[in-house]
Amino acid sequence: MSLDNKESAAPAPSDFIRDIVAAHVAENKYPRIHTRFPPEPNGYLHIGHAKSICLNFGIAREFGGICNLRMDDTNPTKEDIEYVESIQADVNWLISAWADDKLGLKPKGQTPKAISEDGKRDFYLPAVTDASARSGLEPFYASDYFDQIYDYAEQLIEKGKAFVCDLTPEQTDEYRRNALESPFRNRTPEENLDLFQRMKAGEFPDGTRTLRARIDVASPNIWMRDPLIYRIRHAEHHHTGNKWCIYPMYDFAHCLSDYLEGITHSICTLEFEVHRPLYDWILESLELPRPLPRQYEFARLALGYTVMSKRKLMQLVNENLVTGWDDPRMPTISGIRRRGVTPQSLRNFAYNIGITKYNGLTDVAVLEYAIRDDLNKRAQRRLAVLRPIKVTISNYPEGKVEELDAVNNPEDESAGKRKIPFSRELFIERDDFAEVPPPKFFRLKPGGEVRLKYAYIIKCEETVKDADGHITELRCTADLDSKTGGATAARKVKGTIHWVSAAHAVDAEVRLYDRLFTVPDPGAEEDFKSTLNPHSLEIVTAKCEPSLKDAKPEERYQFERMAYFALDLDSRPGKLVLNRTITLKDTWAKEAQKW
RNA sequence: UGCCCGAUGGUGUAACGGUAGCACAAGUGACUCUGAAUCACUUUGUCUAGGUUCAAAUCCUAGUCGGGCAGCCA
Repeated sequence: MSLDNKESAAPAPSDFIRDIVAAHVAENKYPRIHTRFPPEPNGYLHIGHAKSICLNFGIAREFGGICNLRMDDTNPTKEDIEYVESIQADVNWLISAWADDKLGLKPKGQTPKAISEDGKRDFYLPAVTDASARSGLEPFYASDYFDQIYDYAEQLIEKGKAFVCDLTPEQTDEYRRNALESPFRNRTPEENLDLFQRMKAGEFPDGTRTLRARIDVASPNIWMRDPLIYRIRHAEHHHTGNKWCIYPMYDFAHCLSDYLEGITHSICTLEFEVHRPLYDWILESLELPRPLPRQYEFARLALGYTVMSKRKLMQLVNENLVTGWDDPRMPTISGIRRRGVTPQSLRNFAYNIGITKYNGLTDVAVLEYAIRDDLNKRAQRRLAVLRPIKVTISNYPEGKVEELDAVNNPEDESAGKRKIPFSRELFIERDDFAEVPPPKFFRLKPGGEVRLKYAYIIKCEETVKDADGHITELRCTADLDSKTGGATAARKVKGTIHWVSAAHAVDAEVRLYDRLFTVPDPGAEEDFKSTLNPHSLEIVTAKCEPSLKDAKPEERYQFERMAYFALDLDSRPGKLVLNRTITLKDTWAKEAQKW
């Protein structure tokens, strides 16, 4: 219950975009603030998208607005329904219980309605935010506006602001580079209209003609040099099927999609900055009656020890370097989710890194901190031994079993207690014993004492070795009065370690994930794949306390002194599979490295 | 090369002409039946050079460095 307090109690974030929005609210510039999150369904969403989602939905949340989810699907050759579905799932997961009431959708199948103001032709598609009617709703699709966008293109032609160009792709490129006017630039509106309609009718093959905006071929900004706004693509579209063989370019479709949905603040990343004059030119040239959306740009997220480009992520998937888009090592939202990270910690992370126009490289430690901070408050504590070594308590009766009390979450008293069985034969962590202990080693060593969490203080009397000299077992004695609550329980022993009763332990496949790459900026490498971390996944069979048999998918666990874990979707009754979300901070590892 | 954008501790950010602050990281200590968490303390910064001003991280000029764009991708 208190988990969300931090989020709601935190001061509202402040950044240059929110400052602008706040000013617009103060001057009543718009009836309502309306943002949008417009992914292209050509890949899975990653943590960089999460930053954008948190920004756009955050603004809607803070300023009483709406944020539309829109598929920016104007290129049928790269997009797929699989991505549409994953995007919806990821967005819903990330905003759940936070901004799901701000999510703008539309009734299934609905397209913009023609409206008329002052006799001007206009279209509008309002958003619905009713979460209870979610089943009858769907995201917005730019492809749902193809009719309207086509109409706008004809209007541009009629105004003499667009023309059909017959130049080849290579010629177009050359003309634009050299600031030359297309020889087809001065065709009449009638001829352009005729040719454009015949493009639509499918009379011409791919690449033979385009529709171009008629702006200024000498502009210093390449995107104003008569940019293409429609191209021919005889291809089936995942949402519109075979209805179209011409498709609008991003620049033409995006600003108009924003307009049709009544978007007020169109927030995108820095690389679109140079497109903004074109965004404005299109909307202004059409002389649209309603308030125009404006574009604002911020720096995309770059995160240490990972790659973020869809192309590179796609490569990892296609070349089987990971198990899929949702591999827990991937920076995708689905991978992060599978790893066990909560949406809350992702949101906290997004809040912590801020919004600027500076292209930096964010330290993964910031993400890791957000994850630990959230899981520390949330996770049920459990005892589990990842790399077991056997311990026999020689002065503890054979066959005796005690049920000891264990605290479920010291950060949250309401999480209660549970019982864990103790017996003569146990497992402890191999790393918790050292035959030749380094300095400041507070754990078990020959002749040394250590506290077993919730149980007794034990002393190592003898090590048992196999023929190769490897330690196979530790013979210990327990101070039988030192049990929690006992006569000598208050004795100060420097170390406390976790353990599991051998006879009661349940096995679990535990997947120990580490960062995918070995360098802070793999994307800057000649070959990013050469920097993959060969130890990014280690699988062990852990010995777990019996209560873990009932582990639940939605629950988070901390194996005390080790790490946070979550059930993997491969887990089945009788076959536990757990993912290590993130290790606990390990100060000892740093100390031990000095030796 | 042209155009656009940016630059504050190790990293990410705040300060909107008036005491350079926060978070992470790092370090020291306290506490500890998790070497976690928590608590206290500490180290480290305004790209450079001019100018405006009583006063500049902030405004102006030039430079340096970094990023982006120059797909019939988005």
